[in-house]
Amino acid sequence: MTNVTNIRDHIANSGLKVTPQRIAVYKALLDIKDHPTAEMVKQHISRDNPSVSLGTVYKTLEKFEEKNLIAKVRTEDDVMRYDPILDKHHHLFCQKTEQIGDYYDEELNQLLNEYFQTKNIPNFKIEDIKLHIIGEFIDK
Amino acid sequence: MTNVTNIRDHIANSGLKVTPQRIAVYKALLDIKDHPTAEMVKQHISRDNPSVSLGTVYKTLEKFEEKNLIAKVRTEDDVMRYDPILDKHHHLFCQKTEQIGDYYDEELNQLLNEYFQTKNIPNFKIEDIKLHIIGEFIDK
DNA sequence: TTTGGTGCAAACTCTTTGCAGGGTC
DNA sequence: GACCCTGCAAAGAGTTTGCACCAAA
Repeated sequence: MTNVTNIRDHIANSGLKVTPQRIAVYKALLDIKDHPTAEMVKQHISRDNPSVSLGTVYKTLEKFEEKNLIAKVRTEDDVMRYDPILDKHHHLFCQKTEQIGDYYDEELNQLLNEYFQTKNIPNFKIEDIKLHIIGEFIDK
Repeated sequence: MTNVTNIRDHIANSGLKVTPQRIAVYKALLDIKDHPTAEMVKQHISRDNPSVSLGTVYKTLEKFEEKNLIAKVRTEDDVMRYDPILDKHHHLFCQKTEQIGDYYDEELNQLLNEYFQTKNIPNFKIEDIKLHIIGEFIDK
């Protein structure tokens, strides 16, 4: 899915026009992996596309989210970060490096589902549960 | 703990000077309950203390967090919200009203602890786990 | 009296918007 | 050719900062 043809299709299928900027932004999200900020996307892109403006990056990310190609990730500090992965997953937040990792765990999801099927929260209808797992990455 | 004498002590014990503004801010957090924004705190306060500036509210909240009297809560949109409750708890996010509720569940905490004692995440040391429970409040 | 807090306004950061020109389908 | 997208710069929201004055300990 990292190859350009697939990205083109991916964007086109969502009903958006395919432009070099959009391909570059999407590719950057996949390349960087660490849930980049808009600024990081612009930096990454600017090697090959120096003229892409930050405004366009924002607009593009906005459009992508609107079309469900990507998701926003809110962090403890004040910048929005973006995630090209839409499968249900949780996030690992490193307190030291600001790095954000993905955490997939179907067993855990199921455990939580079961838990909240019996124990239910008064006056609240659950749509989704996201774990914020806070700690730090260790070089093993 | 909502009475002023206790608030005075609470602030004083943290090493901060006790001022009318600080008492008002702390009281506002307890009164409003719904994890208010700085702006909401100012609104709430301004009934009795019309001259308190928004800047001071921010500085006060900042100091409080620094001294661990309150915690910041980050939401899906772009404003910081503040929480005077420091006991371990999770948050209920209402998609419709932006309301944020508290969710205490010691059984759940224990379940998660046990789960992550056996299943461990490669290269990551867990410090804390916060659930973001997303959905909506229902008038029963 | 000393130290730290307040109020105000200006500055800052991140993000959004308006608009004229240009590219995609 | 119609429509949508881009780049730029200006505006906007939320938050922080600098500084002179003032209040708490």
